[in-house]
Amino acid sequence: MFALIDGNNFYVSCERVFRPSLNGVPVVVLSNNDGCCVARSNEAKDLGIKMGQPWFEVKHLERIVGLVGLSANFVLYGDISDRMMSIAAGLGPTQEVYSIDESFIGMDGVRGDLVRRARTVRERILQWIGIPTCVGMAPTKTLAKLANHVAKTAERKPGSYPAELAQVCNFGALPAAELEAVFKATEVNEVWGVGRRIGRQLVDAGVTTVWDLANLDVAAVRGRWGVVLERTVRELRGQTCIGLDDAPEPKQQIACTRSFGRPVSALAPLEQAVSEFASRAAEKLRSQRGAAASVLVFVRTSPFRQGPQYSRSIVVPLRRPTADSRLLGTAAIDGMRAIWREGHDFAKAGVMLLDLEDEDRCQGELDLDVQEGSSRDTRRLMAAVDAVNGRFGKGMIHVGSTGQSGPPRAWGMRQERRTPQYTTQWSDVPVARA
DNA sequence: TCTGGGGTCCTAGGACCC
DNA sequence: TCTGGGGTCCTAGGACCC
Repeated sequence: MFALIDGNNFYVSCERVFRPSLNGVPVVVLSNNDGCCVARSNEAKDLGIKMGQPWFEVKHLERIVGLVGLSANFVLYGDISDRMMSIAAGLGPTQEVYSIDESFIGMDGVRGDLVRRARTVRERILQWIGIPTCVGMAPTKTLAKLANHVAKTAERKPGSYPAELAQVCNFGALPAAELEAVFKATEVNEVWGVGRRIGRQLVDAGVTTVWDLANLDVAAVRGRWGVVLERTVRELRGQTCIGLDDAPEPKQQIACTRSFGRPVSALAPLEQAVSEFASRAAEKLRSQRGAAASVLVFVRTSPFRQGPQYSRSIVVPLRRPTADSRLLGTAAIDGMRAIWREGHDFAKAGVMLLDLEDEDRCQGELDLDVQEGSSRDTRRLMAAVDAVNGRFGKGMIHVGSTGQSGPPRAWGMRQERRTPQYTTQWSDVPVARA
């Protein structure tokens, strides 16, 4: 048995904790550069605003209906997420934190009334943190996701599903006839693992509801769509194919990519950008005690603009695996010099660290390298950088690879919102509900 | 004018080997 | 003249997720 608990309209709910005046108002939280809507309040959803919709397309609603667009504050959301997850863990013996706003809970061995238990946990999260949540429970993860969808939709759109399924929905306690009715009332593209493309193909084949999908022949599904969708179908029938991942492996690749606030064509600001991207990626790398053996750099024009498009990437191999910001930054700059071309308006660039290894496995080699300084000194320097940035905010200092480091504004990107005071004052004392 | 960022998994096809 | 077939590894690209 699995539970899926997630925060409703999570980023918007986080903002409302500190600005209660936003309750009842249509609110969206915007991505980097205030580009797209990445979270919407119920009121904003009711206005027809889509996930990922460009802000310029809906900005006029500010004047007309009082829509509020907020720049994202990911440091804040991360802190609130941590607290929410630790309370959610009380639901059952094992937990997989699946994303910033949702976690699966393994419910095996939990006795008693599961719905009551889930209601208690979500009440606690609402009272202590101020975040409204929904819980779905079922014998497989795919079904738990679906139950969670039902719990949210029953609350947001009364009449769509039986009212008693709102907020907490346990498929395991539902009679077969009711479960069938729910499956038949739910569109196939709501299923976890059915995206835009496969959803369209399914509908074209006459498979429009969850009920239709669950009753397809598994061999036929495998033949036409592959093993991934086959697993989904089996999970919809209650057969566990996807287990709980409560001890995730270290990441296999680490990326830092950004769109620019305005087009950039010159080489120098692009070098500076990828140098900082490499530095940020290296921080993440060190936090999982890893080392990268190669660096991928890419740059591209905007696919939304007319005119000649240019998009290139290059993989720069390193002499040996490292987590040193300076070496990774130098490699990123080398890569950018190799792929940059004169005369283009670039819209985005990025750095990805690839072929990651465990730090300890390359330690011996590093120690032999006198040219690049001892690995102990390097590690102390990097630890100091990480400590300062942890204390005063991400990107506060950054080890240069070009000797001409400057503020990120030089390449036209709006600064991310930071709340260092908030993170340092944030203790284990529960916050009163706003 | 203005269009996010960071991941995972699977598959097909080419290179290479025996 | 006539030139196999199977296995493995790697990579690029597609699809999905939030």
